[in-house]
Amino acid sequence: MKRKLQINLAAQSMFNDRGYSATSMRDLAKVVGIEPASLYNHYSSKEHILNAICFDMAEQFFEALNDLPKIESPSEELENSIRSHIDVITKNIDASRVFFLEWKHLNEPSLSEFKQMRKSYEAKFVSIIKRGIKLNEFHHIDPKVAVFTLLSSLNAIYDLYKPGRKFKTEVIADNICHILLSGISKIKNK
Amino acid sequence: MKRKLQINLAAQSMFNDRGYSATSMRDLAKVVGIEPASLYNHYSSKEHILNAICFDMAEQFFEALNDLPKIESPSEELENSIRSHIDVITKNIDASRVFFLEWKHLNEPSLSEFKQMRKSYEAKFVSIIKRGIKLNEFHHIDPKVAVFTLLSSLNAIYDLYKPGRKFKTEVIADNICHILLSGISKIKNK
DNA sequence: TTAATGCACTAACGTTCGTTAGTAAAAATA
DNA sequence: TATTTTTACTAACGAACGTTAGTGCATTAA
Repeated sequence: MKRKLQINLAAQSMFNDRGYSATSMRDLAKVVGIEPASLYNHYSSKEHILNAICFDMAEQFFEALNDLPKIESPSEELENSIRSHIDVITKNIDASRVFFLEWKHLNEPSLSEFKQMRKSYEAKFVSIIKRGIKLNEFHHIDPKVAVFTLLSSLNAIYDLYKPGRKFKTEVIADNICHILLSGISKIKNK
Repeated sequence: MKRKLQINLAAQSMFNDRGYSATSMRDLAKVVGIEPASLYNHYSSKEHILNAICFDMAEQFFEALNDLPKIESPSEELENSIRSHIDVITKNIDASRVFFLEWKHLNEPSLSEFKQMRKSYEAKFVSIIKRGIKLNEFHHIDPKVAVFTLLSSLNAIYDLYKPGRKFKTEVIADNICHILLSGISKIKNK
């Protein structure tokens, strides 16, 4: 089972660097240190590797969110959710990038299943924001726009965290939380 | 010259939908309605098409930023810059996606040149934020983290704007500006 | 009107792709 | 110890890839 993990990790890194389509099974095999045909003893196809990476990450995002304590204040609940999300990303920096960008190379029926999972994950955030607006804790923004803004901005983590690793995880998390929750400017906007 | 534009536009859409590597010259030719070999009467290679798309977009982003009036208040300058950026994206929804995601398939020396341009574009935002912090208009956030958060969140526009086209450009722009500048929460965070 | 250019075509090249078949050695199981 | 399973290998398959060569027609320039 060590080989399978090895292949998975190498694929994470390579799918992320070059993209799924630009990564060949021959390249992957070379990095792992085996012959291309040997990969098929562990995964039945290239797409199954992508499948494993994407759905593993989906599971992790969901679990992290579900493990959070129930909290009344939407503000705090949102912060917890954002931090949980950031936590999963920073602990799976390559895989989460694949999850975000390469999922479109999945085939049916996995593709539909994946889209469905993403949708319900986003829905959890949307409902927090809706509640926050109702309770007058949040500004009157469009919940969907807010969630998309929020989730995509978290992709920034990759650029900040991976290349030079100049930033500490907590610093990034604190800053992003602050920007999204309190904004950049102190001055009343609009 | 009409054919060349036609090819360029089809490539924008296809590179965006399937990714650069997963788009074949044969597929592209089929969409344009000509034979694969005929593409080479207009572009000397597949990569030259990607080149054209990426550098055209870079130019547009730069021009839009440079055309902005000089303004003292960093808050206003930042808002103008964000809106200019959003404007360029919404007017080139496919191309800007290619610009953001597929540039890594460029080869040297274009790749280095491209990275350099992105860097100096980001630097413009960083300097606005630094100035805002110095003038006490902005919170004490890390300028680089702020810029990356900001720019990546603008990718959200694609997901919101393209698929169903349910949102109006201005609504999206207003909401994103608001979130980034004033934050989501009204309650003091941290 | 003639020459030059632009743009499409057919045909094919060498390469790389994901994957399979068949085999042998090593590891796990009985 | 005997047997089954796992995992690696070599070799090769057909398909798809980016691209080139060579040709002819249509438009433009002289």
